[in-house]
Amino acid sequence: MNGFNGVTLRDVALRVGIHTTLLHYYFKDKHDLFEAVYKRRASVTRDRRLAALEQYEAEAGDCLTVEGALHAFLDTVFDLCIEGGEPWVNYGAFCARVSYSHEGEAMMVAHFEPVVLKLVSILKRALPDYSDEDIFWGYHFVTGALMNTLARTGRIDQVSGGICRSDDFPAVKKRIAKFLAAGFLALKQ
Amino acid sequence: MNGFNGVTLRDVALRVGIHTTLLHYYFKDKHDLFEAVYKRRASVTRDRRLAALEQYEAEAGDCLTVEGALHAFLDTVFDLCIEGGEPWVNYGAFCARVSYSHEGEAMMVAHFEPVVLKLVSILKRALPDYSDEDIFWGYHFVTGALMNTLARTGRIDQVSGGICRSDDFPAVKKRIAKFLAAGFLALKQ
DNA sequence: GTCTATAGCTTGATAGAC
DNA sequence: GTCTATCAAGCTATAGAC
Repeated sequence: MNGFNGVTLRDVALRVGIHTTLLHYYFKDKHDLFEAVYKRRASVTRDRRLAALEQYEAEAGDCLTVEGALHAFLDTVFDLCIEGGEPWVNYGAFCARVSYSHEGEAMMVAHFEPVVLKLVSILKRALPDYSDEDIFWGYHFVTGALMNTLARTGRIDQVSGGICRSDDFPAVKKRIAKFLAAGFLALKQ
Repeated sequence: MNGFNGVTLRDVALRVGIHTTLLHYYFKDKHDLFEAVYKRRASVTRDRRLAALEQYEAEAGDCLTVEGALHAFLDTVFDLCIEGGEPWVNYGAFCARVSYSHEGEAMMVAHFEPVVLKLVSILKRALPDYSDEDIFWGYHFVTGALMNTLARTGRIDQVSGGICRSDDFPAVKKRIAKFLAAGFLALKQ
């Protein structure tokens, strides 16, 4: 059905068009292959997102806003999905599912820690009178909206009767930063 | 590790303290057991949430607000987790993971459709000049924040260095409706 | 590097005694 | 209803020819 145990090495080999045993030749075991798949693209996303956040921080100077920070944090991800095509879209769905397992969550933290910390540091500067707790719970809601988008479950398609489509990343990109930034600003009211 | 294929019937039988074959006696097969686990509590949550939304609609009259609707939609879930203890907390985590699989997404729609439709109808009345698209994308962000909370991955614990805890449902309940309602209101600006 | 062959184990599920 | 015994199938992984 799904998940690490829902896909066999035979499935993978068949899809890739190679012999099953070759997977064992190139990777130590199934778990090693899994991690390799995760890591390869993780470094690309991480570097781009970190660069976007640093660029925003440099350009905005002392006029940092929550919405600006969220644009830098989120838009890079959606741009990768929009411009990178199927591989990156699938990788997003992969990450979203990984993030919902305890083991996967550790992988997420391990690889994206610097990106998150940079975002949080900008948010704190943009919201100097906010408690750490409010900042982090706000970040928690950001992750939820992001992951639910990347997961591309098709739920919004069904619920909306086709008005919204799970793979319409431009539609999400247009709304998400504005939506979440307003949420942050409302926490202190 | 996780998911439908990550748990064996032997695991379940051992945890419950019965013999493996009894699972086959009481349920048609593994999938049937899975659905039974899902359905039993789903009806309880669905009825409570629907009742909460209908009560809010009746009490608010013509003064419907987004935040009021979201409180009715969300608070019932968190109250179940807070008052229902471990079984309901675990069930929340179960649902969050189920919702991220395509097959599970269909189950979610099948069981919670009336709740979602009721929320959407109230939101439309509270935001009469909004497009369906904006309403549904807003709902999409709501689901993300909710599911990420129920999933209880422990990520926010790590990222915040212990300042926030994944199982602190009261802390989420205090913030989530206000946060998301502000997001909705910002979409039209 | 790529294949065949196969080991060794776990899985979901059933038959049948009690 | 509950147990023992067991099956057929599928899994990851390895050994070894080429």
